[in-house]
Amino acid sequence: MTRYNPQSIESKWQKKWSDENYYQAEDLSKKTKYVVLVEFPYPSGTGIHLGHTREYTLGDFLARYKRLQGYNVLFPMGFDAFGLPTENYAIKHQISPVKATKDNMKNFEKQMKLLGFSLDWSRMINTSDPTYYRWTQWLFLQFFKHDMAYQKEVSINWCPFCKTGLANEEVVNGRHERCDTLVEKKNLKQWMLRITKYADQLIDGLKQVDYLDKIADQQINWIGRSSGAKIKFKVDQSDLVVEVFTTRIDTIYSAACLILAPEHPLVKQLTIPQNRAVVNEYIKDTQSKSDVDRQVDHQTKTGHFLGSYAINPINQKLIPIYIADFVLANYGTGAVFGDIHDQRDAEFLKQHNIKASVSVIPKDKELAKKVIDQVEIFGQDGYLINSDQFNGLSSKQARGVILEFLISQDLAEEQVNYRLRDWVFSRQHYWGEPIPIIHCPVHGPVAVPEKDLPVKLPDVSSYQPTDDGKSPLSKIDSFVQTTCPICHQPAKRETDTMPNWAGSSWYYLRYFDSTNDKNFVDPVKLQYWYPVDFYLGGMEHTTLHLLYSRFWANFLADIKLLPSPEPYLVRRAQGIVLGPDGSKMSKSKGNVVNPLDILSNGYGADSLRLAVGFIAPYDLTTAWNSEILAGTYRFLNRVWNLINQFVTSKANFKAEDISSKSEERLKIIINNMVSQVELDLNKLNFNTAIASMMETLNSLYKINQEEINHIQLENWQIAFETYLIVLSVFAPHIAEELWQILGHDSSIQLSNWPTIDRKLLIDKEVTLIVQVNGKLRGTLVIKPDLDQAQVENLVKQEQHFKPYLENQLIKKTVFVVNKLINFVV
RNA sequence: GGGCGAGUGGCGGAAUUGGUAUACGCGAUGGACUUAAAAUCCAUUGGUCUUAAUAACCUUGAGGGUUCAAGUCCCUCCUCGCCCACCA
Repeated sequence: MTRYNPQSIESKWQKKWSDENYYQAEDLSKKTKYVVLVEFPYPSGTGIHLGHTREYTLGDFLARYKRLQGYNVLFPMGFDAFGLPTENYAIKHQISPVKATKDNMKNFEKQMKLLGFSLDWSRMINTSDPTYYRWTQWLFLQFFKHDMAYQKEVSINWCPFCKTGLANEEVVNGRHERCDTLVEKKNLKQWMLRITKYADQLIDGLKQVDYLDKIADQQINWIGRSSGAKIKFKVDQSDLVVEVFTTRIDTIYSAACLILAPEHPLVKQLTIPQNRAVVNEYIKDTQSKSDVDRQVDHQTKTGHFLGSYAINPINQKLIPIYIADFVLANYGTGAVFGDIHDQRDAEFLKQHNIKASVSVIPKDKELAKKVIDQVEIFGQDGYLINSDQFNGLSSKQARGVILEFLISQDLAEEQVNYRLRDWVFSRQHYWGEPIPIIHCPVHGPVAVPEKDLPVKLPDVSSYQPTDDGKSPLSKIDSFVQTTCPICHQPAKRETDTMPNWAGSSWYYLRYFDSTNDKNFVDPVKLQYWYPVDFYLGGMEHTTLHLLYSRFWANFLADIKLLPSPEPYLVRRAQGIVLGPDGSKMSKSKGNVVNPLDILSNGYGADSLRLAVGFIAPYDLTTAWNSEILAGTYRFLNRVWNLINQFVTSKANFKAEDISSKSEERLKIIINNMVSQVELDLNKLNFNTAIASMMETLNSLYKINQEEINHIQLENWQIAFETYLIVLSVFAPHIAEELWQILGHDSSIQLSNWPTIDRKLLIDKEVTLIVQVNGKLRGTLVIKPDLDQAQVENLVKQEQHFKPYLENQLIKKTVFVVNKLINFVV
């Protein structure tokens, strides 16, 4: 008998799968389609890591399972090649990003094949290829033509290390999420996409899809819809009006001042001459601070009195107007009323000695007293006091009534605000899609005509970013100088490029028709494949890529380029694989585990695949543990030995004493396994699916040892075949090899998922739990579906239970069919 | 500060959603095979408890409650993780 040698088996089958295009999905097939999407990687120089391995392995389990079930499965792969990581890698290694991308892509493809992923490589895409980004540019122009892309001078987040502007979503704790550099503010004219126009649809659309709750919640929170009111505060002795957004109009009687953001456009006019110097100083001060500096000290609320007063529209009281940097210019109206019922406002009032009164108190009397005495800040809903005719109303009631009252006098309107901002779509970098716009002195920004797409990235020797906020493309005259498509007069090309999120916002569509040069995707193929049935990715993309690509799909559906607005029917997120020490893998910590090292250590891809599936539930963040790998290897070895032993002893094998009981037992074991694995796979419980395969193997060993002579050869054969088909989802190489060893010429992958015999699932006998006073006193093996009286009789006859029940008064008996009987004595 | 989630053996983790807690794997211990080791196979493995049972009691972060029955439901508290955060 040969030893289990994963290396030779795996390379043999990988070559065959690749040569014979096993995983090429068929366009417009009569079979039902099923699209399994996993996030495509940046083709970084370091190659595939354990995180990719987990994500793609889980996707592969599903793809193989669905294929066996008879679906026409599309499981595609490509490369998200534009963006800073590739550019930084190319700069560091002094090669062109084009070459770096090409080399790295090859390496990735090779590595993914080594792991046995059933990917359709015929549809491979590369977002940095002109034949691809031509359509990214074309899609951008659709945004432009529908007034969804516009230019605006904005104070943007600027990464001084990467020398580029960033979207809000890319700034984490005031730092660039990629390089961890402190982000600065910079005023630049930028291209923006109107994602805010889709804020409501992006929230509402979540109802039509099946996303993990925490993913949907996170998107909803990120969009941050809050309903409230916009209130007009007239300025005393002036025609000016300051508008204020609030969700707590019920606290308006507590308004003790108005507070404007330093950037608020009315600040100048509201500042009286004698305060001008200090106020200007303060504004200058805040502008020089980064967001992080501004947030360093949440306790100290700096600010200045401007000198003017506003009139509270509800009671005509005069209240002073301040500026303070804790008020955000780009949320709501950039102004708030300061009141005692908001933690931050209350701190500001206290620190600037502004007198305030309480207008909402809790029901609890003791707590109410504390609130009135201003010992405690009360920020929740309660009941109104000091509020004229509104006294006694609940906060909720008051919000309706007060708003209506102010609306009737044209002093307020209903308003919904969003935390979401428009998407800053310009980057000042070389390695991205050029924005296909020409600036004409007469016609302004003009779309590049479709026939001139793609606007190709010029070949250059230096693509280092610049400090001045201009793209390196601006230095290349031959690129910049062009003519206006309308008037043919000299004009200049846009030199900003798109963010790395552009290509990935629609990449899944290109898989449906990856080589089309007439259209971004053929409508007929689109109709067949769209939308994606299952999408697996990282939690970290929830408010970036996932939100962006939903936005694109929503827009494209609106202009009839897509059949429906939601691109992904199901979204799940896999957990992160940490280093063996339980912290994030990083080179500096030296705790990086490389999947290819595992392969070359002799374990093989099948063991590794099982290990990443078995180690924990798929969505749990977990530390890598190489002992799991030893276990899954041992398991495969046991499968190998059992089946090989069967095959080699086949010739001399004689079932001497065939017993239908044994044969049925074998059938039941296999049947139960199929049923269990199927249930688990449908719920993505890969770890327990693998566990039940292991459990079944243990049973097979046992029955092989004890009852081998009672079972016919064919029935062993059938049992092993069924076992291998299920195993092929997880460990395809060894399954193929053993399938062949069992005597098959064709691939195991052309098999069908085993059908479950429902009759066999019904137990011939059940183990009943016998409790006395809720305590387990033993079990009883009985025929199924016996009623309470029959079971009671059986229990009373049993010697074992006598001591518990004799001389006891049974007060009550609880009975659950086929499950349990409980005597309360 | 807000939102979401978690806490089960020496370890990774199971538990059909209220019905035998600790499946499966790792590790450990003992045995078989071997000159020996590795590999493999067999057995044991939550605690009181060193041996035995169809024995008893205890055990799912802590405390209380509901129930015939709680890892699972409710209340209070503790700890940890993730996401967001001066968003009015």
